[in-house]
Amino acid sequence: MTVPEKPSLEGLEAKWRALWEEHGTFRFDRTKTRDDVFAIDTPPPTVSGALHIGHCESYTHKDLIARYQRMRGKEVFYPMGWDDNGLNVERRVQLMRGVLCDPSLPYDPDFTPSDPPPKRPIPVSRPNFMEICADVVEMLEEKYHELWSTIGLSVDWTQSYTTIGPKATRVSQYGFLRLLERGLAYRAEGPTLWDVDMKTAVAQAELEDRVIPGAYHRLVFRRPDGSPLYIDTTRPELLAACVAVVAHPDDDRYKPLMGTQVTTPLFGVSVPVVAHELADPEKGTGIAMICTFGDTTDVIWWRELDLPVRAIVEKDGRIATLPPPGLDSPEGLEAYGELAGKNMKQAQTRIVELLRERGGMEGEPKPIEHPVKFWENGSRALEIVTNRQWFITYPDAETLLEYGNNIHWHPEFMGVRYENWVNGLVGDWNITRQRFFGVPFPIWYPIDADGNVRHDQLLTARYEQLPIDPSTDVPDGYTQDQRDKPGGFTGDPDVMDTWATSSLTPLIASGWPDDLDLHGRVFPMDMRPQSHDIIRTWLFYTVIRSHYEFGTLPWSNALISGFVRDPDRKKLSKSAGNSPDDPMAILAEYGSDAVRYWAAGARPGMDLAFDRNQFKVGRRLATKILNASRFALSFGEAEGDVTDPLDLAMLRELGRVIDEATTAFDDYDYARALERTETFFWSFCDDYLELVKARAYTGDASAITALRLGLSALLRLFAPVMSFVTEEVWSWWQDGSIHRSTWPVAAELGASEGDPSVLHVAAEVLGQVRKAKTAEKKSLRADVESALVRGTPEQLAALDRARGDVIEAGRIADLRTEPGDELLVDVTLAS
RNA sequence: GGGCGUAUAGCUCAGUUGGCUAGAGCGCUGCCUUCACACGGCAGAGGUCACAAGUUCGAGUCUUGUUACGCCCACCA
Repeated sequence: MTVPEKPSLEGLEAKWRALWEEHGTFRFDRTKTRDDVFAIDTPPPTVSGALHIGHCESYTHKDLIARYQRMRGKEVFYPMGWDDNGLNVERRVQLMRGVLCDPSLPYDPDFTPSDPPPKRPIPVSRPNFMEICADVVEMLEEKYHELWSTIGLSVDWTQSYTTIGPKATRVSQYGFLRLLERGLAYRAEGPTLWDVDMKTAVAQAELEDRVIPGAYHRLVFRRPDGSPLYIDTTRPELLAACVAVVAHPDDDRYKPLMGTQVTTPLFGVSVPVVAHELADPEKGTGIAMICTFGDTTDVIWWRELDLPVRAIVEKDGRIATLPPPGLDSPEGLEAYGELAGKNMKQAQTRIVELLRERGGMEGEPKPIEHPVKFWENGSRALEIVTNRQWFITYPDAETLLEYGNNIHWHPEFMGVRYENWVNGLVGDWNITRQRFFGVPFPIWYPIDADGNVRHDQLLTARYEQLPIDPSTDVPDGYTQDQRDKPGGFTGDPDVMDTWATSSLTPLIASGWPDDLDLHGRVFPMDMRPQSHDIIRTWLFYTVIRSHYEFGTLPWSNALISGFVRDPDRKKLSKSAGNSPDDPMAILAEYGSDAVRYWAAGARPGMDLAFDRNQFKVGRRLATKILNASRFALSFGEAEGDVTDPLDLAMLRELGRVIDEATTAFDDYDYARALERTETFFWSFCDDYLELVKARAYTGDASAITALRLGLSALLRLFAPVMSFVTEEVWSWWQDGSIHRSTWPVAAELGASEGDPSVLHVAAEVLGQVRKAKTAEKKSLRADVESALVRGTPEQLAALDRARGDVIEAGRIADLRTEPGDELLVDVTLAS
């Protein structure tokens, strides 16, 4: 334990990460009980690409709280997860390895992806695809781990979990079966939002609107009397799927038509005219065609008006080969034949030609811009197809809103997002994905003697069997050779939505249901940190799952981070082409503490600008901590209490800072805690150290003890943010890790009687003396012949108590005072 | 269309129940070197607190409206 001659920031990250790991500094002590634990439901980052500086920011926020709570005496349960299942990984693997999954292919044990990947992806079997995914994921996770330890996340790495591994699969399947048992999960056929490129269903939470160009086409329907009825549509290609036309019940123009039948152009199909509130008299001609299904409004009309289905869109996004029921005229069939098999774009082009030729369209298409639903990661507008899907029932809105009210949101206004979402819910939660790299449903179906799959008869796995894969495992009472045979069975082909698994992170991490001992020590958890864009998914779904399993909130606090933005206020992202350097390069250049410092400047929920300047400032602070500490410790130790008024003043002031920082941290306001600490620290260096050093050089016990008391508290105040440099300094003169030391309290400084004005006045006088020297272009070490201080009696009294230190620090030969209204110093420099 | 948030020096941001002669850091300008730190120290210049009304003895701070930007939600014919 020695203070180095030339302290340096170089290499601190590598040194301390290794030592923390070696000493198990952040290892969770599972003998602790719930009351002594602070449990964090860490967001498992999606393992599908490269981490950027925005991740560093938000994960640092979580770590600030973790380190603070640990120093407050809590045993912090801080696991790390990897979200490595789902579509994002599949797409990533497709790009990186040039393969795509074709479940119809047999497993090829000798297949290895070519490097570099081929331009056109090679189809591989599902087991091959899974292997490659697992491989890529492992590689990416190692890179993530490297970054997280470099930035100093105080995670207990022995508690890591994934969302695709056997443990997560078991918990997901177990949770699913428990819901199924209680009727809270169910299977239903119905209209499903469908991405035609990825060929999978998507949930409401994954939608986004994009405004794209379209055009109104004015179609000519025929009224019963043969006169034209004009209907505007942006999707003429769905005309064959038209099951009715709809107008507002109060719309006088169309009231006479209600209940009658009109005829579609081109196909000559007779459809009813119906009334519904959602029909907007202002839009188009005020009457709309209802197709199964063009958009979500169609779904509402279809459901509420009890209309038939005339589906024509296939899952590959093409017009079905066979015409829908009800389309049977020879001309209609002929026209339909022109469209069958075409994609939407081709079909639209063709049908417009046909309509034109046959007088089914009035005028030219009128270009417009309109919002259309996309899957958030998709490139083509969603279609709606009918399909069999698994759903989880939502609890009623009142229950959900009450949970939302009971979460402590940081910042508070983020709770509104949750409310908005709950109030806008439609239908139930579709958890089915027609994909491969995910958690399979633990379900098989019997096949009857005629070869029909009996979807109405579930064969469920037993809890003890989990995890299972129905495509390789066999249900009780059957043998492998009965798979996909009449009289045999078949596995459910789909996998769960990734959210169906990640909504269980507090349970996966806590060991449920196999390690109920651990679970009881950490659940419900204390903090869910995450960004605001996934309140409607991750946060919301986690609340639901916890409600169904335990009837409680999964955690009490939600810490919401903002985004990192580039200087133009754009969201930082690789795809936008404005992503700055690789975070590892930034960490190497400025040091981890500097990046942590920058991150800590963003209050919860606020966006943060990517600003190299702040990295520099953080780096400077780290250096200053190093040097000031070295200086403060250079006077050695001394026997004796703090008695000097200036020292007491400094400690008293520091005590106030401790109180403020503690209050702020308790409220998750790490930014304020840092700001107060930092402000005090600079004045500690610039004023107090300057004032006290002469006395300290003489071995004055009060000065030396105060310096060490102050430094100890300051280092601990900085420790959550400046984790590496404070640990380094701590190791010079203290035992154990600073991160396992006790958060400071004002009382430990023993300066409750101190008078801060002594320090303030002394600093102000010293400041004015410096100013005079600067004005004269003299060195700050220049001698002062005389200084005359004017001030109020209180100020002069305060100055008197620090007189010796002021004289030494200012090199003042003759310090005199006289009464005045405000503090003013006349300085005469020695010639 | 509904909602939330933000708007303070060139830049990044503080400003907690209304008292501010509006602050910090960076940047800029000038000065001081190496006795903790030049990855340093001291100082200086720099602001109609987005705009407009209102409440008040007093408004950056409260109310209302407007504008700009960001985000969330929305039934998109």
